[in-house]
Amino acid sequence: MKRNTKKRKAILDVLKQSKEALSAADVHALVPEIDLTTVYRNLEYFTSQKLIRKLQLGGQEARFEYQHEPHHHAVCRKCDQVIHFTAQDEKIKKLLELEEFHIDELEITVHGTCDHTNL
Amino acid sequence: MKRNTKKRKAILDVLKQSKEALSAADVHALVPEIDLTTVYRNLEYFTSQKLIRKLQLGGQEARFEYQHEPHHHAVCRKCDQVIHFTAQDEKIKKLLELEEFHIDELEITVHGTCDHTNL
DNA sequence: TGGTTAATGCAAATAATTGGCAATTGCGAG
DNA sequence: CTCGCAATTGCCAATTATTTGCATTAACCA
Repeated sequence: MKRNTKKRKAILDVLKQSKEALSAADVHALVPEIDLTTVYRNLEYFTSQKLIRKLQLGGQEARFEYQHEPHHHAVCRKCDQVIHFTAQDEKIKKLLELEEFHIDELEITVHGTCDHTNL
Repeated sequence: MKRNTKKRKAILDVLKQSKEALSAADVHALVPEIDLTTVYRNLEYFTSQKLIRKLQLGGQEARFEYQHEPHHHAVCRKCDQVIHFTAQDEKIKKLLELEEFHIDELEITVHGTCDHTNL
């Protein structure tokens, strides 16, 4: 039986309020009173519950973000900034010539340069 | 000035001949006479030269694959198999509502279940 | 209120990757 | 063809990210 602890809630709140995806270390820095191990455990837990998404966006560490609305990620290879964007997912799914595979989740990552840093 | 060593070539050959993306450890297992550190260094080198692609497909370790033709990845969450597929990239790029970003590379990862293991 | 059981903290273990440095080797100059 | 220097490699230790074991604490239902 799962329990509703205040630490668990605090970790989820941190992600809810963050604009960007955070690493476990980031979360721990924001709530230092919660042990890093506990942060990891809860991040995995929330991921399994699909309350948050776990992302591997380049760096070596995983990052986690609260599921506000579904969206995709554009990673700027110059400034490493991650931009969120939406797309017509259903239309795209149809364009994918994918046989013998059932798509649960469309996750698009594009790499390029954002105009800001594009000198 | 870069040099053409036989170990460097051996590492690239391993990737060229592999159907799947390999981790550094995988490569090292296939050419055990080459030190793992050297494997890492060359994989990074080839990646910077865009001869291979570095992927983070879920697991904790990076995987590398030779750039045969451009393609995308479908990861089965049941059997962890990675299926390659192609798509009409230009059409999809237009569907992405991406402002202020120049797409160099479209990289689509879909998560779902492949029919084989879909009991 | 109390007990059971999940959740937490702490320390130590793994796993993946990186860095330092001395020994080796490729390759162009002579 | 040989020499010499810089690139490359191996080995070992250091980081970094994440996980595991276990004793302690705290949630939640009877």
